[in-house]
Amino acid sequence: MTQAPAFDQLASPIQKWIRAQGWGELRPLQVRATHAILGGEADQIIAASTAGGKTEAAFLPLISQVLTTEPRLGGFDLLYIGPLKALITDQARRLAEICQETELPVVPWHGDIATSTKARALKQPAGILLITPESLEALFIRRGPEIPRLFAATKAVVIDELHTMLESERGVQLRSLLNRLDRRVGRRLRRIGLSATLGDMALAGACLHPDDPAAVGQIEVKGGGELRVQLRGYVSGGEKDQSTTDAIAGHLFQHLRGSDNLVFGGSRQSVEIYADRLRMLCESEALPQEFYPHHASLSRDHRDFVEKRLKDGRLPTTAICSSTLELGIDIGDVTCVAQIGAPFSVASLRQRLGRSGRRAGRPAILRQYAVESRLEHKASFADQLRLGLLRATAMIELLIEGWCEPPQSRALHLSTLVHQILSVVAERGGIRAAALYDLLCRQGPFRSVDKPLFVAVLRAIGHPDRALLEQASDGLLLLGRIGEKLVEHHSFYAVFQTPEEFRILHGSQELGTLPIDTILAPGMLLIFSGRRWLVQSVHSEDKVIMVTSAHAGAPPVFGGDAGQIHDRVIERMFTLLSEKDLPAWLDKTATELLQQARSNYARMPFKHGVLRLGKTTTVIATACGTVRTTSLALALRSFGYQVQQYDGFLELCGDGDPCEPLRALANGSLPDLWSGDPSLVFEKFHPWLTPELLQADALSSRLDLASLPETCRRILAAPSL
DNA sequence: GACCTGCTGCGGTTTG
Repeated sequence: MTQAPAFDQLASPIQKWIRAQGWGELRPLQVRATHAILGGEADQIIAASTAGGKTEAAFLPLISQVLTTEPRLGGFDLLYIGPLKALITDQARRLAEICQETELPVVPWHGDIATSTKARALKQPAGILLITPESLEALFIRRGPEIPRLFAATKAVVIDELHTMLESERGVQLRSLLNRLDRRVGRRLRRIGLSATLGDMALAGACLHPDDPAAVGQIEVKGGGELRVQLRGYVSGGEKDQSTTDAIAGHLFQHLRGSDNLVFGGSRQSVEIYADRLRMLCESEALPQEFYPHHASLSRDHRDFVEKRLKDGRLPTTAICSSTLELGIDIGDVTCVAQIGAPFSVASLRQRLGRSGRRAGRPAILRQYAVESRLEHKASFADQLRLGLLRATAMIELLIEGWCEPPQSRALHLSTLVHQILSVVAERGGIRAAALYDLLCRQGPFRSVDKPLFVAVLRAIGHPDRALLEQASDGLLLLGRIGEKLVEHHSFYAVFQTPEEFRILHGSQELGTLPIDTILAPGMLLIFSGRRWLVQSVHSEDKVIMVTSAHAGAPPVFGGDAGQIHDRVIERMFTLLSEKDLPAWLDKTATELLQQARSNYARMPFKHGVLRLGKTTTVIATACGTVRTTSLALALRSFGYQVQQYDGFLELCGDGDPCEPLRALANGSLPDLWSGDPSLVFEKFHPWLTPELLQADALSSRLDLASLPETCRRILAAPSL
C-alpha cells in the first residue's frame, strides 16, 4: 500500500499556511509525525532539539484531523499542557497563526489570563486549550461537573517538555489529572508527548501509557551535530593577585563578547557575582553592556528584557543564568553554553547544551569551568581528590556517550497522593474509599501504593488533629475542617512547595524577590540584579526590603537543598581516578588537577574501601550515588558515628573500627535509620503524614535500605590501594 | 551541596 505524501494528508487551510511560510517541504520529523498521527490512534512521543519544529509536527496533523471531522461536537478539540506560563503564551501565538485560516479558537489559560477570557471559553468551549497542570487542577476543583462538557470531544492531549513531567511531583499530578479526565469523559484521550531531552524513550513511553508502553510510537530525530567541549581548571587561594572569579569572568568576557551565549552560574549568588564582574569589565573598557543576570528572584520585567534581547538577536547578549533558561520559550540559537562548577545531573547539562549549535553547520559548544582550592599542608581528602572537577569530567564523558539519568519510578509520592485525594473529594463532593483507591492507585499513577498503605494515608489525614478528611456515617469521605480551608485557597493547585519571599524595592522600582529565610538587616550590602545595593529597611509584615544604590557589596545568601547525584556518575568518577587516559578536552590546569587527584588517590592507603585517618577519623569510599551513600550515612550514624557526606565518600568520626558495622550491614543486619531523628518533611503535604508514612516515602525515593548489604559488601571487597 | 515551576471566585462599584 502506498501512502499519500504527508503534505497531501493535511487539511487545506493547513496546506495554505505551510505555503505562506515559504517552506519548500515539510521536515522529516513533521512528515513522520503526520503519518503516525493521521495513520493510527497510538500515543506518540516526538523528540527533537529545541528548534526542530516539534510543535508543528504535532499540531499540523492534529488540527487537520479536527478540521476534517464531521460533525464537530461541542467542547475543546485539542488540549495542550505546558509547564510554563511564558511557554503557553508563546505557543498560543504560534498556534493562532497556524489557525488563522480556520474557525478554530486558540485559548491560552493560566493564572495571568483575564477571567473574562476564561469565562468566554467556558461558555463556548472549542478549538485548542493551552493550560498549565495547576490551572487544569483548578478546573477539576472549581468546575468539576462541567468537565465532561468541556472535554467530551477532545481528540488528543499534547504534553510539552515531557521530560519535566515524568517522575517529578508535577508529572505525577499531571498523570493523575489525565487519568481522572479519561474516566470523566469515558474514554482514553490520546497522548502526544514533546521533548528535546529523553534519556530513555521506552521509560518515557511507560509514563505516557503505563498499561501499554509498547504501543507508544516514537518519532525521534537525533541532533548528531558536532560538539566542542573544553573543561578549564582553576585553582583558588593562590598567591597571584587575580582571584579565580576574576580569571573566569575575564575568560568569559574575552570569548563570549560579541555573540549570544548562556552562562549557567550554578546558584543565584554566583549568577549575581559573575554578572557584576562582567558588567564592570564592560564599563571599564567603555563598551556597551551585553551581560545580564537572569534567575527566578529577578522581576518578570527584567527577565523579559533579557529573553527578548536574546531572541531578537540584533544586539550581542550573554545571559548569566540559573536553571531559569534551561527550558522554556524559544530564545533563538546561542553560540556557546558555559557551565560554572559541576552540574547536578547529566540530563540538565544536556538540556542546557541543547540551546547551542542548533543551526545547520554550527557546532554546539560547551565551556565547563571547574574551581578547586589550592592544597594546603593538611588539605582534606575531598580537596585532594578534586571531587568537583572529577564530577564535571564524569558528567561530560557520560554526556558525550549519550547517557542521561532515567526517571526514577519506585517513589510512592505520598505528598502528591494526599493532594490528589483532597482534589478528588473536592471535585466530587464526596467519594467512597474503594472508589478513590481504584481511581488514584489502580488506574492512576500511584500504582506502588497498596491498599494497606492507602488506608494508612487516609487514617493519617482523617485524624481529628489533622482534619484534612472526615468520613460521613454512610462511609462517604468528605473534606475535613482543615482540608476544606486548604482546597479553598488558590495556593492549593500546585503540588510543589515554595518558600515565602521578600520583595526588594529601590524607591518604587521592584528589583525582584528573595526567599524569606534570608538574614538581612539595615546596613547590610548585597549584589542583586547585577548591581550593588545597601539595605535601608526590612518590613517583615509587607515582606518588603527597601534598598539604595551602593558601591561595594557582599553577595546575598540564598537558601537551597542538596541535589541527588546518580550512581552511574559516581562510578565514572572512580573510574576516572583509577585509569590513566586523559580526555583531550581538559585544559592544562584541569589536566594537572586530574593527575594530582589520581596520584593523591593512589597514595591514600585505602584498605579495601576504608581509609583510617588518625585515631577517630575514617573515610569510606562508597563509590555510589547520593541515595545509597545517604542510606549508609544514616545507618552508620545509628552505630554512634558522626558522618559527613561527599560525592561517593563518607567521612566518619567516632571510636571503634567502622569495619565492624560495615560487616554487620553486609550480612543483612537491619540498622535503625531513624535513630538520629532526621528531617523527613520535604514536600508540600508531608506535614500531615505520620512518621511511619514519612519514613516509607523517604525509603521509596531518597533512601534505599535494600541496597545497604550490597553497598557494604562492595566496600569490603574493594581492592586495597 | 541548587535550581525551577504555579494560583480562583465573588461582590461591589463605575462607566458607556
